[in-house]
Amino acid sequence: MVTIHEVATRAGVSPATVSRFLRGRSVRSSDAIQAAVDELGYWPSHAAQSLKSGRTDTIGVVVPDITNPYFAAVVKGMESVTRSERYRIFLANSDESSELEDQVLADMARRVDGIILAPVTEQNRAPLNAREASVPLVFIDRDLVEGKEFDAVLVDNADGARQAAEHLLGLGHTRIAAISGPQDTTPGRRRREGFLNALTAAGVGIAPEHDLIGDFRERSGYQLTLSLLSLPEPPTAVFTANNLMTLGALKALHDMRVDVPGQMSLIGFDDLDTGPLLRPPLTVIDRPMVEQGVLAMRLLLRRLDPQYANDMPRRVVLGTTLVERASTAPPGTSGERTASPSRARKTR
Amino acid sequence: MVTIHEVATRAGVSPATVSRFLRGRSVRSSDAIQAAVDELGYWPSHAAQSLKSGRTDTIGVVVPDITNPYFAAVVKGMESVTRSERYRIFLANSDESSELEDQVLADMARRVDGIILAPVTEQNRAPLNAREASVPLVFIDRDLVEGKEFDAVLVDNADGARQAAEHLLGLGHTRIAAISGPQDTTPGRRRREGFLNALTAAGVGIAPEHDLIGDFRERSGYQLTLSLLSLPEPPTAVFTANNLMTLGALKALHDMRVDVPGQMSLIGFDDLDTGPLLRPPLTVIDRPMVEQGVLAMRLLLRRLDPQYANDMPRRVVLGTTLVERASTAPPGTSGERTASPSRARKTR
DNA sequence: CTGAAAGCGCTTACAG
DNA sequence: CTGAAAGCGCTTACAG
Repeated sequence: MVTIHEVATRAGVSPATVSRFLRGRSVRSSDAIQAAVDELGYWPSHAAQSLKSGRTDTIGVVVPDITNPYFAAVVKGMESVTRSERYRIFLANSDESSELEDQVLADMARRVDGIILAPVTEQNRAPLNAREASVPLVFIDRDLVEGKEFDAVLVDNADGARQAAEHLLGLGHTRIAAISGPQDTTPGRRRREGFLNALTAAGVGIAPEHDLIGDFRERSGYQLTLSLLSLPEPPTAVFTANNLMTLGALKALHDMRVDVPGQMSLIGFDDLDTGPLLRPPLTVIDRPMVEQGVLAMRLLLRRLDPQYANDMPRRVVLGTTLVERASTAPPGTSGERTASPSRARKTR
Repeated sequence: MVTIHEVATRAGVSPATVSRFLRGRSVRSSDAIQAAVDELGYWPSHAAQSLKSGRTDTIGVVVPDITNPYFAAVVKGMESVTRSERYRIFLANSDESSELEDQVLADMARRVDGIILAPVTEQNRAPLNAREASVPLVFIDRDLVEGKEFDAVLVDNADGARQAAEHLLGLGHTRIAAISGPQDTTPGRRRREGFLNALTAAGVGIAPEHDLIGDFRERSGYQLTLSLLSLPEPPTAVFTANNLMTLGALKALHDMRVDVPGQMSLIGFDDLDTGPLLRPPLTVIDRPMVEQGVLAMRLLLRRLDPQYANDMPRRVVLGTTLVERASTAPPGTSGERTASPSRARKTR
């Protein structure tokens, strides 16, 4: 391993001068130093730099599932911000496990300058340790019950779910089911609340056997949809509270040869890249994804700037959009319905 | 920041003893040390540990596009291996840019113990610098022309493309198009070669205007498909060389109201989670994804073990599988074809 | 089993 | 602008 000392010797200066040159300060023998760096293939030791400076130039990002296209898009947004900065992203997956999240955060707290976190549950207190370790923390997508003092980029989950409910109600559905996410997560709880409240407000309500809780994974969407279909009186419409469960529901409906939307309307939360290409094209509640990543990273970088480090927490809450495609229709609509992509339209 | 020195003082021992305790060696005052660690909330400085030990316990992973479900699945496979080990994964995106890849690798080389790389192009020599820096390197999905001396997990791209060609030929197509990936990447070049060779061997060949090169992104699949459709004599079948371009092609065909497979058969390379749910369900060449990540990580961890560090390079080449769904049919098949998911079958 | 000491590779006030 | 020196927080042979 080439050290700064070897570069200094070769260039005939002191290590201090090489260090200054590398950090952009003007020195007399810059040509000789540059030549030595090139010839030796010198690259500074990150560990030594960060031990000395106390900075890592790295942002930790912890998401519950990197294969979820929503989080992939969010991370892409973050990268678009750090690309032009000196920061790098250290991505970790908590795999929807609080235990793993604890480990990952504890480890990260000592090797990054700041953390962006989509917590596994609202209850987990571990993220607060990050604060004790004085590592700035920004929440994305999901919140923490005790986390109101942190920056956050969230979406109006309850209102999005309300839009979904009113869309189904507007089509005339009265036997409506919901497959919600875990009730100890912000989106799981708030989307269910928003959805049920809208049904109640309309005097429709929901049967207990139609009010199901999944785990945000495809498999649970699949299995809970099967359980709905096995009911003596299945619902005529179902709301799935995230993209992966929507996919699982659609698979179950396909496998059971249920006509969508003829026998069952399906509306999901979060759009998919393939949404318009599916059979049928999915009606969904959409929200900005890449933009959320951009916003979260900007909030964090701002907080890393000593000038703003002690500002009040900023909590950004974004709105959602109903994207009407062909997976929803009035109850009892006749079978084969061919929908063209151009039917899709957005309403606020 | 709590240091090992403060823990030592509180526990009434020397920093050396605390260090030994933390590294699992048996010490006399372990209870007092554990108590001090807990009370102070001590967590070791990663920078100091790694500066001293020369190890980072971190594996760098560089992929060209994290939003591509293939790479997301691959990374998931890698995580399943590291979870039980002491290693963490440092994920970076080269965004299909060699320039960015160079930067990322140079930076990583000093902060990880090993690197798994899906290189942007076959030509880029930068990854070889990693060797100079004596950081073990494993290739995944894509190779390097000068990279034969490294471990690698690849797929038989040419054979997979041959399967695709023979499937279309078997259905009776003779006007066949290919949308290939960049010709300076292994999968781009090899898939095109395998496909064209099979067409040539069958005496069918390909018209120059049907032999198109994309960039593995959805947008190029979309645009090149539009260009095929605007031809005086469009093909009756098209092969798209990766999942995102397949999606783009399908979107273009939808938007132009082209019946698939009635007017145009479509076969892609790499399956999608939504493959069976699309309109129509996609016929694809599939390959192991999660497994590739598992294998690559195992190869790397093995090489990190001094016992095996100097073994001959291992190059794992996996086979592909044709998954027949409903997006391919004999040319000129009548319009609306309804396919049920259960039609899907795999052939080797 | 334990402690004092050296040193990993840098950076940065300090003095010139 | 420059160099000598101290020190960031750990780990580990060394001697006991």
